[in-house]
Amino acid sequence: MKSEPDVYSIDTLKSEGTTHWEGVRNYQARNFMRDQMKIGDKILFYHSNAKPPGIVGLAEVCKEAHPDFFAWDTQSKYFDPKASKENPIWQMVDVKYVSKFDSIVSLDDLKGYPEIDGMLVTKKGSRLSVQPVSKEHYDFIVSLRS
DNA sequence: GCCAACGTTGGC
DNA sequence: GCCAACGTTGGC
Repeated sequence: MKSEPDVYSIDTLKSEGTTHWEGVRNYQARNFMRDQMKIGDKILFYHSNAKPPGIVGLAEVCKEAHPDFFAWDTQSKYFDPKASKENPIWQMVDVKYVSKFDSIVSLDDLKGYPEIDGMLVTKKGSRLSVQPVSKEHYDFIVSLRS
């Protein structure tokens, strides 16, 4: 899962413990949260628009997809006039802090490992803010920092 | 259903 | 700040 650290960083999650993952406004990313993410599933926490961008720690799903109520909050930056309580359109999962890496696994690093060749986040134009990660790729990245 | 215009993401 | 790579919108 990608987050801009200026908006929501791994440190914020560490201090808060859990959070709603609101604001996903892309159908593919929503479907992935809704259809795939189960309680206990591990998450690679990625800082986008960061210097450098990369994976900074781990989280896990602590609540499965439920309506993203920020979508019908007119005061929210994630407000969507098409959404309502009756027709939420958007969903979010809740995530729980697991750990912060001692050092970032930067995007540049990621591109250099043949073990994770083809991982979505390393591909050009891969803009999805929620992306599936294979167990093999996940395990490899965790092994780099433990 | 096509596609041009526009908006967003996110690395660089 | 630039711009490639999408995704969305809306006229036709």
